[in-house]
Amino acid sequence: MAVTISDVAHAAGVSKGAVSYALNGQPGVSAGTRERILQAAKELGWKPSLRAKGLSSAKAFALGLVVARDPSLLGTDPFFPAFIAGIETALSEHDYTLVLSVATGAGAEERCYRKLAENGRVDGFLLTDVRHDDSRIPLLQELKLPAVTLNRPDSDSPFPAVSMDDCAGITAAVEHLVALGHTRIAHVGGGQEYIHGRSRRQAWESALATAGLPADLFEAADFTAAGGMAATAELLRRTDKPTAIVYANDLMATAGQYYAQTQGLSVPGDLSVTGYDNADFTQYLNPPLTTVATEPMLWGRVAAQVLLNQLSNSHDGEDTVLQAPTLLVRASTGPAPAGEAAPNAPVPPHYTCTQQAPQHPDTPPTLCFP
Amino acid sequence: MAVTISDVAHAAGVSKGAVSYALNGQPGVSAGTRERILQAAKELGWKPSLRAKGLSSAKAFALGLVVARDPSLLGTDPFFPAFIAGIETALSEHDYTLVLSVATGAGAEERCYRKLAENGRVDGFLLTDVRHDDSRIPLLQELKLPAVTLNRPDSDSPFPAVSMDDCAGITAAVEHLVALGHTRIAHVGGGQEYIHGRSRRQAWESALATAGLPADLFEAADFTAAGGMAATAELLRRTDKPTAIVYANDLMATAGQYYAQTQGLSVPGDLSVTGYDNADFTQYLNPPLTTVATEPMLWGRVAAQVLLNQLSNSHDGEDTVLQAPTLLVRASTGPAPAGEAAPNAPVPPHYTCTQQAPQHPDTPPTLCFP
DNA sequence: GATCTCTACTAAACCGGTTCAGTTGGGAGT
DNA sequence: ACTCCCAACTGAACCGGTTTAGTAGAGATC
Repeated sequence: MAVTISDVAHAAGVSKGAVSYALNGQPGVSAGTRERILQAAKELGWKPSLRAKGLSSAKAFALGLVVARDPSLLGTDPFFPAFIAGIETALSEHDYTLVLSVATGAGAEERCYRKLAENGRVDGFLLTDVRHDDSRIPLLQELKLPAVTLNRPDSDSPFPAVSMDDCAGITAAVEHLVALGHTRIAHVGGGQEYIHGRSRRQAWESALATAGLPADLFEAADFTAAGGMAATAELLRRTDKPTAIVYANDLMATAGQYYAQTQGLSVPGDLSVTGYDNADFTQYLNPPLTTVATEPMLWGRVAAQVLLNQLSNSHDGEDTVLQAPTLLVRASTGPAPAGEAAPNAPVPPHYTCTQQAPQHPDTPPTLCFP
Repeated sequence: MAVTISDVAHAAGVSKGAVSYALNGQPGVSAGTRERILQAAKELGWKPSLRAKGLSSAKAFALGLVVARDPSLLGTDPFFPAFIAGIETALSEHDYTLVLSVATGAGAEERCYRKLAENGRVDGFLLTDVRHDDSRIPLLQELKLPAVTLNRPDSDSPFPAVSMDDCAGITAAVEHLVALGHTRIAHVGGGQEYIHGRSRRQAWESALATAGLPADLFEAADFTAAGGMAATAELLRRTDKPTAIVYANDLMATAGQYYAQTQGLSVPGDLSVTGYDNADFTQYLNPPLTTVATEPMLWGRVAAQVLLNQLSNSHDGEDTVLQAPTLLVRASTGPAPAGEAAPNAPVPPHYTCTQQAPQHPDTPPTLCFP
C-alpha cells in the first residue's frame, strides 16, 4: 500500500494534523518541526492521495469539457485536438486533469453535464461551440459550477469569456477579395445556431457593406463537408452566381472547392475560395486554400488558465480577448474573372500576404498569470 | 449540501450499512427493507458520491488515455477524435469517465502515466500508438495498473490487445495497383518505431512478393504531411521512379499527391496514390483519394469495453480481433502509364469498389458483452 | 508567583461511502 | 423446552486526508 499521512506523522513523531499543516504551508508548526516533517515526507516518498483530498475538501481537481459534435464531424475538425492540447499545458502545471466527454444525440449533452456535476467529477467546465441563447448557461448556473465560455454568449452569462474575434479574419478575407476585383462575394455560413456561425456571417455582411457591395449571396450550411457542398451547389446554380465564396470553415471550403472543380470551374480562375481555421491539410489541397489561421492551442491554454484562476478565486471576472487571427493568402484566391471586375477596380497590386502565423505574446495582456 | 447516505438511512429508519447493502444489491437486507430503502433514496434524490466511493474502494472510476503526439500533428489526424468518441459510448453506460492527457516532449509521456497512476486518477490505461519494444508496457506493470493495447505489441505484454489488422488493407491496395498494371509500387512508410508503421511496411513487402515484384521502393517517413512530402520528392527523384505509391496514412498521401501535382505529374495519369485511414477530407481532394477505411470509433468502443471487463474481472484475457478494414477505391488510382504496364497485364476490367464502410457486428465475436 | 496570552501542537470529528464484527430474533431440529 | 443456526440488521472501524476544539508550556505582565 502507498505511504499515508499517518506514516509520515509517525516517522516525524508528530500528529496527522501537524503534517497536514506543514505540507500545506499553513501556520501552526514551528520552522524546525516543519523541516523535520518535510524531510520525513520526502524520505518516505509520500504523495498525498487526491481521493482523500477530494473527499475532505469537496473538490475534484479536474475540469470538464463536453463535446457535443457528431463523432464523424469531430474527426474532421482540427480545432479540438489542438484546443485540448492547449488546455493540457495549463493543467499540467497545477495538479488538475481534463475529463472529456463526447455527447451525441438529443438530450445527451445536458445529461452529460448533469452527470459530471452531480458525480462531482469536475470543478468547472469549459464551454465551446457556444450557441444562440445557449441553454447550458442557465444549466451550469443551476448546477452551481464555474465555467468559462469561448467567446461571449449573446444571452446573459455570469461566466468570464475568452474571446478570439471572428470578425477580423472574415473582414480581411472579404477585403482581400474586393481588392482582387470581386464584386459578387458569397458566404457559406456555418450553423447559425452557433454564435461563431452568426458572427462570421455578420462580419461578411459588414465588410461587404463597407465596400459598398450587396450581401445577397448567402447560403446557410452546418460546418460539415456535405453541407458546404450542397450550399456551394445552390450558389453556383444562381444566374448571378458568385465569383468568390467566403466559407465559415475549412471543411466546407474544401468540399465547395472540390465541387466547383467537378463542375468544370477553375479555382481561382473562375471562382475564388476562402476557408477558416487553417486546418493542416488545407495547404496540400489543389490549389492550397486561402484561410484564416486561428490559434486553438493558445485559446485552450488561456481558457483553462482563466478557469483555474476562477477556482482559486484569483480571477477578476473580466473577459479575456485574444489577438485576432489573420488571413493566410494561398492559391485558392485570385483576380476576379475578366469582365467581372468592377469598372474602376483594376487588378490591384500584390496583396500583402501573411505567410507566418502571427506572433502572440506568451500571456495575453488582460490575464494575470501567477 | 447534497443528500448523503446517512440521510437516506435516517429516512428509511435503518443504519448506513443497510443502505449500502440495499443499494449495491448485496445480501443482508430483506426484500421489504430493501424496497423501503430504495424508495427513500429515490424520494430524497440521493446520488452516491463518487469521491467517497473512490476513497473507500480505492477506485477512480476513470480510464486514462495519454496521447503523446505533437499537438500540431494531433489536429490533423482524424483517428483520435473518433477513437475517443468510441471510448465514450462504452464508458457512458458504466459510471466511468475518460481522463485525457496530452504529453509533449521527451520524458513527458512517462511522467504523465506516473502522475495519473500515483494520484490514483485512473483505474487503467488505453495504450495507442504502440511502439517497437514499447517502454510503456514495463512501466504499466510497475505501476500495477491494467491496460489494453491497440494491436499486439512485439514485446512480451501481459495486457489484452484489441487488434485491427493493418495487413489486409495494404495488401488490398497493392493488389488493386497490380491489377491496374503497376509494377513499380513504392511505399512511404510511417514511423518505423510504431508497430503499425512496421506492419504496414511488411504488408506492402509481402504483397509485392506475392505478385512477384521487388519491394525496393521504400522511403521512411513519420506520418506527417511534411515527412510524406519529402519522402515523395525522394522517390520521384529516382531514375526508376514509381508509378504508384502506397502511403501509410492519408496525411502523407495528401501531401505526396499534392507534391506530385506541383511537379507537373498527373494523378492518377502518371502516378497512382493510396492512403490509409479514410480521413473525411480525402474524398474532397482533387482527385479524391483511394484509401483504407478504418473504424476508429468501433476500435475505441471495444478497447474501452475490454478494459472495463478486465476491471470487473469478467475478461478472459484473450485478445480481440476486429474485422479488417477494407479498401475504398476512388479516383487517385488508375491504370499504369502506357508503356509501363507489364507485357501480359492489360488494363483490367473495373475493379470492385467498396463504396460503403463495411458492416460490423454490434459486438465483436470474441468479446462477451454483459 | 499568579494570571494572562500566545504559539505549537494533539486528539478527535468530519467528508460519505464500504465493510467487518457483533447482536438480535425467529424457525428448525431433537 | 432447549439448543443451534442463519438471516437481518446495527455499530463502529476504515479509507486518507482537512479542520476544529482543546491543551500544554513558554514567556510576558503586574
